Amino acid sequence: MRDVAALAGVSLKTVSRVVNDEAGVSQDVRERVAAAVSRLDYRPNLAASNLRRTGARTGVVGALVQDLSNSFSASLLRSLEDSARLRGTAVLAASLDEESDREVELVHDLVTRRVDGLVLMPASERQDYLVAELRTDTPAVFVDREPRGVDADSVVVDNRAGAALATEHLLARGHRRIAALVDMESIRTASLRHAGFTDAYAGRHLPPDPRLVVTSVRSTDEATTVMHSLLELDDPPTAVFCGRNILSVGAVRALSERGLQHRVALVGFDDFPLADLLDPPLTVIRQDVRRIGSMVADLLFDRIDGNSAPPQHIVLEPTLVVRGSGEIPPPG
Amino acid sequence: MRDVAALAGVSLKTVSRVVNDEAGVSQDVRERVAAAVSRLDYRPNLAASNLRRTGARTGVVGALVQDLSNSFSASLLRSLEDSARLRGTAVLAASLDEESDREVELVHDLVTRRVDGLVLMPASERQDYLVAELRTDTPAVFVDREPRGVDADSVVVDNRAGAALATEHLLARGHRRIAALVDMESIRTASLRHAGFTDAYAGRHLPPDPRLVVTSVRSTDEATTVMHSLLELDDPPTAVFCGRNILSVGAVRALSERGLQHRVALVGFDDFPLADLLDPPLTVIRQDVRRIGSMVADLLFDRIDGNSAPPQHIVLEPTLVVRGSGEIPPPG
DNA sequence: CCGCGTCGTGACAACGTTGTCAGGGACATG
DNA sequence: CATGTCCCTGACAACGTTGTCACGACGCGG
Repeated sequence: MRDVAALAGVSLKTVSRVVNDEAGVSQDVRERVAAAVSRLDYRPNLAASNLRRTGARTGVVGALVQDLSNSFSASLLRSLEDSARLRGTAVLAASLDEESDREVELVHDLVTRRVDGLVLMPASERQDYLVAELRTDTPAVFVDREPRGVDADSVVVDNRAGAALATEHLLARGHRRIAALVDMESIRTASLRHAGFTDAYAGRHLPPDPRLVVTSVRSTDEATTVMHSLLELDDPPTAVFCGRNILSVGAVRALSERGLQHRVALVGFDDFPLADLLDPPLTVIRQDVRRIGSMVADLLFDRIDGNSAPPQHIVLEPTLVVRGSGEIPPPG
Repeated sequence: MRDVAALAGVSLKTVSRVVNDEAGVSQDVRERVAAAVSRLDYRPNLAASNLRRTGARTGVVGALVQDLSNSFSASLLRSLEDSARLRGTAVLAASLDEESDREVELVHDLVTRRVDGLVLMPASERQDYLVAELRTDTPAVFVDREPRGVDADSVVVDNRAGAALATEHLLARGHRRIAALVDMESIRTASLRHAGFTDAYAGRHLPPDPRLVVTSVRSTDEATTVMHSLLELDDPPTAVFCGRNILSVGAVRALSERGLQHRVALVGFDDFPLADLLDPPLTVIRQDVRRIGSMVADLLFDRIDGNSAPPQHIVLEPTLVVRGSGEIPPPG
């Protein structure tokens, strides 16, 4: 900047004025400075500018998701990115892999980096630690999972109702032996989906078979293994509800390996690319990811703009997408 | 920091020393400062610190990819993130959607933000503009597509050889009427894959049917449409080569809609999740995305650490993954 | 008891900006 | 011609941090 000022024969402050498009600079000075700027390829130092300006913004928001390479997280991030771009904001993204230590660490890091806001798909069970972090008044919006131990905006789907919808869909077709594969109970979405499964049985005054309900299924491969062992029972399930997209994939794989994909019904929670091209096409509970992303962005930027109303907790209803796998009738 | 110094009864500089773990501070002063830091919940201002330090790093790298929600870009980003995390670096990610204007704009933005390095999957045909940007000596590493008009490290797969491999696989099984669906010729990877397709025919001294070669296929939906029209020809293709994962999906959809998925052979470029669960499972050319990501990271951080050797251009060989769709014989 | 090196500490300037305020010139008014 | 007003411009301090250097206390050998 000093060089630009020297070249244009003006003071530092005048360069600053031109660069920031402030009023009160004569036309010819403005042009001289602009010429010097482009000749020297000058770039303002954002860090210094933020330092000086009072309450300036860094133009960066942080997004902590479950796993960047998972289609749900990736789509969410993409949707967030689009909204952020419109506001001249960039997105720092990181994966948590359900590790709450990493969450605490990364949140701390992002707050220290002075991000303007935080989008959080928490891995931890409680986020009490956030109270201290957010004293720096960095707004945070939760997505996919509601906050606990701290109050903040959130956008989630009604996981319990969605799981119940899926299960009822199978019950209505006459299935009585329905297996359920869900992730660790400590993950809020997983336990809610488990609860929804139970709700649907309760709604018909029927008891689920506890041996068919497997929790703590963490990966696609585990889902495959679990599904194989369920199918080897003397009295195997005639249908299966999968609590997460990667588990549906694992279950489908096990069914295919046994040639049972047209015999055992399956409804999965979360849609994913190509679910409609599987054989049979997969019936799923779908969340509108792009809508979730844009609502999250709206809430977040509203906070960044200073809105300090009480936190909002938005709950979206997921929908059942009927494609074939969930409509396979029970044998006999 | 001033408050911390006051509370601990020391000078600013001493607080700085403790925070940065510098030598030359007595044990009890160190403890007093540490106590004050945690009591006041003090966070060093990274921006100010970077401003003062000579040649300091922001601990952020930028990654510009094609589309964050595309599984290839997402996996690449994830792999990059893992490497970056080990180096205490965060990743700013953005999607280009093949728009070169956006690329120029975002690169400028990232350089202005003083990122430590840049990972670029370029949308533009030439990157001459980078020469000016990189005068600020921000290192850049190209991925998936080699640089043109500027010299920089790159990691790509041998697109031409991969496409030839796919095509030859079909030719070897007796197919003579092979369709090819590729993206815009202006995208380097697309034109190379197209060239590979031609190479394979040339290798057998056979001419491809130009009516079966469709370029500028941009989306899954377009691929579906194109595939349908090809199948309606009097002399339809008996096999198809798809130049990109999303095009394979579109082609599979068209084949499924016509019940031809077991009659027409298909080999796609780029693997994707669930390709093995389709009916029939998809034969593809696979790039090792995680390996690419980690090589890119290694090159980039090496540059950030000051290596100024001539740029390296790493070319990885893709592999053919045989799963079924590519082994369907021609009729008769 | 003196000189010297070592160790812990602090004062000060500087990083690249911008907010504040004051100065000087042009012009209009009385 | 004195005075007031407006417009443009620049000097200076400050944002939060760290590199440099200097200072005083201490211990040691002569």
